Amino acid sequence: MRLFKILYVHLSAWVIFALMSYLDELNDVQREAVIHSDGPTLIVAGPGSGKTRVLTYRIAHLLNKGADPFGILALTFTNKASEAMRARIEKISGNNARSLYMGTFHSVFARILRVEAPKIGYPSNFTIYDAEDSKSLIKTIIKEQGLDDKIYKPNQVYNRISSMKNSLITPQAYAQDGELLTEDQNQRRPATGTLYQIYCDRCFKSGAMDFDDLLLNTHVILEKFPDVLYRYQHKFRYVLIDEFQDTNYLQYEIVRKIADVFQNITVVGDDAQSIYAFRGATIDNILNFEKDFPELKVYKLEQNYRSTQKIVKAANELIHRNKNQIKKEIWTQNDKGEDIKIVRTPSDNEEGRWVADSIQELKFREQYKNNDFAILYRTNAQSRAFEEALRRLNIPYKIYGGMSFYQRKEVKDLLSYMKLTVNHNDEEALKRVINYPARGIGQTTLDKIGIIATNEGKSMWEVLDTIFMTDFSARTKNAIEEFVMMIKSFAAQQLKMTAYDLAAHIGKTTKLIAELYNDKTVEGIARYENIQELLNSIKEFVEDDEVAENISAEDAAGLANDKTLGSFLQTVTLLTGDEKSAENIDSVKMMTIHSAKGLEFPTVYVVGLEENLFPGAQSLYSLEDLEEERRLFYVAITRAESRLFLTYANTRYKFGQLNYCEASRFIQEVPENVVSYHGDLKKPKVHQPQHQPISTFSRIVSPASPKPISQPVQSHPIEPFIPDDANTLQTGMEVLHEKFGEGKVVSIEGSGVNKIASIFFSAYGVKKIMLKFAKVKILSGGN
DNA sequence: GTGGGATCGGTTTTT
DNA sequence: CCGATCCCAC
Repeated sequence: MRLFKILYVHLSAWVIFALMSYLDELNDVQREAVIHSDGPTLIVAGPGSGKTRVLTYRIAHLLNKGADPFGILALTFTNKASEAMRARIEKISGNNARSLYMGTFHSVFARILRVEAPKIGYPSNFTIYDAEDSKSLIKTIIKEQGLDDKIYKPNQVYNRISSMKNSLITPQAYAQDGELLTEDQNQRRPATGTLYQIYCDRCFKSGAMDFDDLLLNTHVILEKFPDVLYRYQHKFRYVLIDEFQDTNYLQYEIVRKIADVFQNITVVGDDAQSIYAFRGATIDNILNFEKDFPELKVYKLEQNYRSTQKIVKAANELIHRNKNQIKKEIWTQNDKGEDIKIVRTPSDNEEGRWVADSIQELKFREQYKNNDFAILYRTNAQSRAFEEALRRLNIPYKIYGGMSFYQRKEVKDLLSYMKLTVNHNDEEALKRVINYPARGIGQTTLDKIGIIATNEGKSMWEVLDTIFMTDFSARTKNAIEEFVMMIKSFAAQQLKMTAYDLAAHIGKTTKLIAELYNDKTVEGIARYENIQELLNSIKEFVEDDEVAENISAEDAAGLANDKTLGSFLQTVTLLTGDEKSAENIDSVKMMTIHSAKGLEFPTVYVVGLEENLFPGAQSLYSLEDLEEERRLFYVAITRAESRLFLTYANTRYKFGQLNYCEASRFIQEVPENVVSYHGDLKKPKVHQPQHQPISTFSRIVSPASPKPISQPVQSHPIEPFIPDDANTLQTGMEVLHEKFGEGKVVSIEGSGVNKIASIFFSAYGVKKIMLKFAKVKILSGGN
């Protein structure tokens, strides 16, 4: 018997081993981390240390050892990361990979909530509000409450609500929290708590959850229903988390609860790459992790397989400047490599051209492919100059992030019809489409409906559905009834049609497609194509017929083989970019540094390295913020395998306004590197202060300034006139002068680039002149 | 209720 | 520059 057992163990070990040639690809620490048996595990992994590989192999290893794929919960932060991981696991372990509970926190919990949400009164067909929907709802509430949206900025209110949810502070708790209330008081926003409460109520009534709710409600259910918690604790025998340094309190609390029974929790992270503090991520989670799971086994992956020595050295020196860090040193056996190049260009446009030229040259000289290049920037808005330059050289490129396909107006419109079909109570979807295309249900009507809904405690849809009971005009009632009938007819066909047919049917019946088709402008055609593209993607979604068999209803919910419209909508709202679109075409990649995390490229350009842009102006006031920016820079440079360029521009447009920029402090922090300059440093002729006092302007003015137009001369500063190109510097006053002779500024209204100057000209009397960009427009006065 | 022109204000970063 | 909003004429 005993012999048998030994034999059996040996045999199965041998079989497993045969399947595991992949283990050969790992170094010792990596391998240990992969095969490490049960229990809590922390893998501290520097950039390029094979972190994703370890995580994927660990999962594959579990599967190969016979673990139930439905019992593995693997959480990532981006769809990109989870798809990449799934693909790699599939290669090793085959189809099982499709059954894993693997995805972003949001998508996995959304999937769980489809089943569990009814426990807290949500319908299982709840829709998901993206940030735009949420802000729009907040704005409506602010208006309804008679508050000023200049003081209660929807964006800020949204962020505050979001951070409350992520800290598990309920509206009730908020209302009793002295500290928070004082904060609001100080910011002149005493009603924030009320807004929070109403916002939650409204989402609930609309049967909608925002991004944070997907986490929050999961937590609420696990807390409130011990039986549910018990079920998931026993279901998920293994829990794995990627990019653990980016989890926030709420996310950590959920996984901590779930992993509490088996304690098989593996987290992978690197404090030096924590770049999401702004949405609540905290390094405390790592510290708490050690406390909450004392049995913890720690692995440190410090060998870098990605970059040259020079890059690794630069990264180390840079990150060591941070006070807040867990000391570690990455090292590499790779070649020494080339110098890191620092490049200054005269303007943002020339920065674009320089980078494009450089790519062109390297492609030619080193036989690189487009895929080998990435351009990384701090903000999405920076992509423009590079796009233009690359297009000029016919270099294909792909931009990740920014406005995603699914956030485009026309796409969201059609999606909103679908959302409304699935969940009639979705107020944001309703408001979006009820009068688009125009069907005579205008703002006034909508406002009234809103009021009735609030008064009677109904959703807007319920009011519409019983519109015959109201005293709207016959015309309005007809329009509304027709609309309601239409949506109901869509809903009735949900079960009879595939998601694709239904979507196409909706597009046709609502005349939305026709409306776009008739618009023959360039944008109109693009919009029409986007709708076609959307329909295509639904078709693809429907036809991707990989089916997992013999699974429970619970596991089926939201799985890849759920082809309902609702399932498509969920997938799509949790998608950020258009991840699906051809990864394989050979193109230069452009993205923010945030979305570059986890990726690597032979050649990387980190661009826009200017003070106030990177690090951003808002980050200069606290050490924490500055250090987060530095970690971001660390992430950026460690994406590079062999070539790294750091570029910055001497001048840059911002809202059409030309600004002079200085090199980022981070550039000085990169050691021993060649600096190459391109073009002349433009000595700012106009460098004078952004803020020139009015009196300076008055100097070019005729001597006898006639009197006095009643407006007092204000002491507002006026910005120097904006040249339309770095080369044509000419002040606005010079333009005006040429045109009208001499004059004097008597007052300035407006702000930003939309200044209006009332200027007196001897020949014409007072004129209002708009100083916008390089254009001068006479608005009033004279002839 | 609809559509056009004038006006105003805004840039981190992501699910 | 570009979207949201306000105001005014149909």
